[in-house]
Amino acid sequence: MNRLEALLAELDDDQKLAVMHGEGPLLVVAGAGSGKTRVLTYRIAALLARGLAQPHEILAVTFTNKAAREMAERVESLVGGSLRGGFVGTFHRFALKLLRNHAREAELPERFAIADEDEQRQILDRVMKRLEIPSTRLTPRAARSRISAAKNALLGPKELESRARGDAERLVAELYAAYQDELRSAAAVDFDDMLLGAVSLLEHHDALRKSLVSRFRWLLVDEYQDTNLAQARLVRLLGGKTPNLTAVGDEDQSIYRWRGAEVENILHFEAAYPTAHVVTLGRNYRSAEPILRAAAAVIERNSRRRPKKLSSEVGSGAPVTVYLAADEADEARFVADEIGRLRGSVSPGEIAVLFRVNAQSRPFEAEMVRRALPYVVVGGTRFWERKEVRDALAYLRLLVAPDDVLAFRRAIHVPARGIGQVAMEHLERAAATWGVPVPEAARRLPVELSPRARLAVGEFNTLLGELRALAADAPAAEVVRRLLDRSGLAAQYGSEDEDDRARRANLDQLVAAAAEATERDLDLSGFLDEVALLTDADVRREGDAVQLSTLHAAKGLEFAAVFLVGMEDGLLPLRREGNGEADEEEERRLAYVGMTRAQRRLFLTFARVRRVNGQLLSGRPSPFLLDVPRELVDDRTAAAGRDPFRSHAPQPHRHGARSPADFREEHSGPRSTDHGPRSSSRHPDGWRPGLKIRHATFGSGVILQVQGTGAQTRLVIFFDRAGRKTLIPSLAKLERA
DNA sequence: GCTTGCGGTATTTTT
DNA sequence: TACCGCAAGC
Repeated sequence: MNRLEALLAELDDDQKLAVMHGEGPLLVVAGAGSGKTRVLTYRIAALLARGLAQPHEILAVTFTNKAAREMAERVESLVGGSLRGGFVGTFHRFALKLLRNHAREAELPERFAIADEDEQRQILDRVMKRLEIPSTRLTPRAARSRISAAKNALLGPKELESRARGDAERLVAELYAAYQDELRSAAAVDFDDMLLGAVSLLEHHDALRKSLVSRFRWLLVDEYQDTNLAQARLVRLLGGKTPNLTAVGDEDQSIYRWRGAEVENILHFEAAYPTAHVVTLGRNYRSAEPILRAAAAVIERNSRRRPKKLSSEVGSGAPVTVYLAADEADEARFVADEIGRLRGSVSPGEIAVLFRVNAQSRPFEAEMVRRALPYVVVGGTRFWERKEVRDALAYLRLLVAPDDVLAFRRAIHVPARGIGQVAMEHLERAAATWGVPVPEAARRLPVELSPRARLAVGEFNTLLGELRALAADAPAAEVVRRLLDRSGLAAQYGSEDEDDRARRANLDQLVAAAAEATERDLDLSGFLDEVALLTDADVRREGDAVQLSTLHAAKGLEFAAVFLVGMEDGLLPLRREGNGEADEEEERRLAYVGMTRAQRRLFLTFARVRRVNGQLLSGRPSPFLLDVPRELVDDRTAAAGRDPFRSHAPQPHRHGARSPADFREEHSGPRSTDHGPRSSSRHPDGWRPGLKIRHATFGSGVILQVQGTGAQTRLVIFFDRAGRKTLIPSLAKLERA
């Protein structure tokens, strides 16, 4: 019993209750920072230690690959080995595995492809053109998300149609049906289909379901508040009659409603599983008292939640700092000032600047660059969605599945090989006539093709054949390398400009990823499946740098100091047309998630005036900000003669308001710029005044002055667009122009 | 088939 | 304001 005792010794009473729960459904309501991952992993370890479960009986699902990996690692180190035969992974990975293993029962083609968001839109585009639906009525983008919402809610095209009210909804239903046909004929499934497919597979194949139910006796689901109907149904099916289901979550942190998440899944857990035990983890091990109380004051106003109380185990701490900025630039300056002040005691990696929308990151980036503070922007353009990467992946997909139509349509055009619209139409028509997939039609070289197109298509076929032969026995990385070389994909990006270099680096990274997959015994198709389910979140996380991130991307993380910026009415409760009350609750949860990321310091800022999409918005403070009890607040604005709690009653028009420039003047005291030693010409790294350079944010400029050497090097640069800046070349990505 | 310029459009984004 | 996608020209 030793091992078990050791495990329990590290848990508080509530955590122990959850970990030691035996059979039957269990809901763990895990408030922010209450040790939810710990409970999940220790519970698995305890089940094994107590002999209640065998490793292969464990099925643990999460939403992100990252969370899954973390869970797997922690369990491994607890039990001293991997869960052989068990499954720890994402919902989608589990579903995909199921569908691949049972493609026939699921009525899917043997090597079905996975259509990503981009391909979904392309399909919709085709469908809409064919049905002659003007994009003024509905954009492919909007259609995609409507269809996705339907799928998340387990509705097929027919169900959607029967529920449709009004022409607009009927149109979506019609498109849905056509989209589904098109997907089917392209032998592809989309992300949502994976879940739907898994659900319908289990619903229609009793024997299979029973075998899974008896095999995976122990189910554990993380972030249950984010499950959609399809996921909840899948869990229900896998649980069988007497589910040993552990659901862990916190309705206060449900922030993916727009993506189909149903808070009701967790709120009504006991209704769905009447025999469920509920354990509430009420001790917070992350945040200092004032932070927790401030966050509680915000979330308490929500109605769709279980009332609960979190107590801080960290103890007292600094009050929450509030600052009203003149505009977004001033806000960024304030944040950078404070970061500078914190740096004595907190390393950059422990600091986060969190905002509602990605577009808010700009001023912060600019300010960080100016101050030479190391930072990373989380998110942005994602690796796997980059053009060059997706082009290469399209080829790889064709090697594994020669009739992958979506991949074919993409690959045949890159690099350009003289096959245009006319040639493509011939191929599509020939395919339709012969009743074969387009790639097969291409292999047969229809006579309609012009001699030139014929040659080009022929060469494309030869290339694929050659690579396919190679793929049969060479490791994935080797295949990728040869592909990049032979296809001319790599050669497209031969120049030395910043763009091409970045693209080449991305392609190198793809080769590296393939090599790494081979090490894990994945073949090419396994690699592709993995890549299809991978996101940027899985590659990131490097260096000791301040994180600039959206609130969504910050979920699950914690930082010593958090700046929650842009707390304005309309921005943090983000409002746009058609945003109802229900969304206000979600926005509140978002603010709550942001606040509870903080361990020791929390800063809330908002800007009096803000430029959004080129338009000047006058900001009123977020109602969430006003919910924070004043006794918890250290108001820095008051020191500057303004009071965010008083002087900003709603002002529909800015009549009589001072101009942004006034605020700026009032706020920007003398700012020292050039510190650091000066050095004369000839710099070891080759920097010299007069040299023309390029910067990702500031554009092109010329070096005025070079200061210091090595890590201390600072360059004073005059940018054409952005004016004079002082930069550290090792941090700011500079390119000689 | 590739480049250039214009206009429309703008959240969040675990897979 | 900034980007992206599309349509017209080379």
